[in-house]
Amino acid sequence: MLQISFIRQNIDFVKERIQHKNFKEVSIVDSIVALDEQVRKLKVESETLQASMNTASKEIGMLMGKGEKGLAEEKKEEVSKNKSALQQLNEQLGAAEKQLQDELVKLPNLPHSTVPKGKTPEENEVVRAGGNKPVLPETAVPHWELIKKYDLVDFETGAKITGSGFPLYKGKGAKLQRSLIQYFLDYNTAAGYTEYLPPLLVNEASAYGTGQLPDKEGQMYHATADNFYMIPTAEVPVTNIYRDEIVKESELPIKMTAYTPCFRREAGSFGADVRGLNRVHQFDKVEIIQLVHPEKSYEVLEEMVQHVEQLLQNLQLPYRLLRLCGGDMSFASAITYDFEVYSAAQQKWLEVSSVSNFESFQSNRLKARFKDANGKTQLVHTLNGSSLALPRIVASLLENNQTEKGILLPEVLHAYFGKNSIGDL
RNA sequence: GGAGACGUGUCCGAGUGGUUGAAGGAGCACGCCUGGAAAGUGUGUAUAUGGGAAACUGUAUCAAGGGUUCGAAUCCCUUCGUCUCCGCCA
Repeated sequence: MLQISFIRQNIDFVKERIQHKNFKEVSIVDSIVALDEQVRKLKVESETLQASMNTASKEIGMLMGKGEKGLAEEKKEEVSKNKSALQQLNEQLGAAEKQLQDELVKLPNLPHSTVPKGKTPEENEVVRAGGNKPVLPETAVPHWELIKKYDLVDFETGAKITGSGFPLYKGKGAKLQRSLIQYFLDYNTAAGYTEYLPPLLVNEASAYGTGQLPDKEGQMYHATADNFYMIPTAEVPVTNIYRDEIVKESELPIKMTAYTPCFRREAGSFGADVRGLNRVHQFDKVEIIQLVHPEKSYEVLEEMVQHVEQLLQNLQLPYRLLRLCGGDMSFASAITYDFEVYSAAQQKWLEVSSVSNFESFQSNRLKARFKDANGKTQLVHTLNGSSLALPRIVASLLENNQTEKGILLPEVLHAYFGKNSIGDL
């Protein structure tokens, strides 16, 4: 959520930037400004009235203390008269505030000046690429075939237990998940991130805090009996650690990492996109999250991008780094970099990480703040990135490293996996 | 899930309708004292938001939300959380 004071002072700029994000309802900005003005006007009226009533009440208290009952009774009646007027004012004020809030949450974050123009994924900018695409033998097959061959994931039984898109990992497949998770966490903690293992269900306030609500309600599984939401990413519970908190400037940057399963309804997905591990309803992901000083957030963004990039290099996967165009970026993001790995048998680029700077958009909703050197409270900037999402990493590892006899694993995984390959190598 | 107790500022803790944003203490900050420190001592010490150039000032906040009242930390209702006992359970 953008700060109302900022919008108020930069109306034209806000209008210009949201269009860059392919946001059409520019008129919302005008209605926000109008509502804000109305709210403030009503507030002054209401508070002035309230103040006079408060003063009168105190006077009544003093009169009672002196035993001057008659005078006190007179005052009481006087104040009573104002009550309905105040109530009316407050109703108007409440309605206006709600309207303002409703409009405010519809407004996306403003894209950073370096975000490329564009509306579709095709217009994303390739920043750089790394690793080498493998040359596969004629007999190479996509990962869902390899999964069958080595009995790594049982999709059918997963569908029986729950539904399609809920993979049942098995044997070496399960162990590979565990190895990757542990490797990623170790890699992140070595870089100074503190490991968390958060709740996987969150309440409404948390879902709202990171912007999943009201925006992406349909994307989350909702446990209605208790009104909890299953997390679509660790970002939600972990970022909410600092909801309504004020930290000392010296505590920044706060670096956190967490492994969690992620649950996504992915309503409307179909076809080749959902084949095998390409898109599933439950998947494992290790996330990195930082809360930083506003002046440092772009520096930290670069640092996080490099951190993820190194991880992909360690896994020896061919990858490319994209700077997302305005239209393809998420609602809350000011700038987003995506990492994609090349899955050689499918001959497809698969998104495995998304690194974003939210600036103060999330922290404004969360009220995650710090006290600066002058003792003023300021919003922190929040950033997060996947390091990494597992299924597509697994897909790419399997496809790119397949041989006649088995699948070779990158060296960094050998110790975790307890073996250097899957199969009879 | 049932029964009971409770939820006050950074922390401890007083406060059952009237100048209480909240006694007292601790902590913290700054000053005095000291060769330096400790002790002692003085002052200050919430957040949000409106108005104001500023000094300053209005409003709200004693878990959250609602209600009663001229007036609520104090009374009532709902929700959430903590603790104790019982039940269930890994």
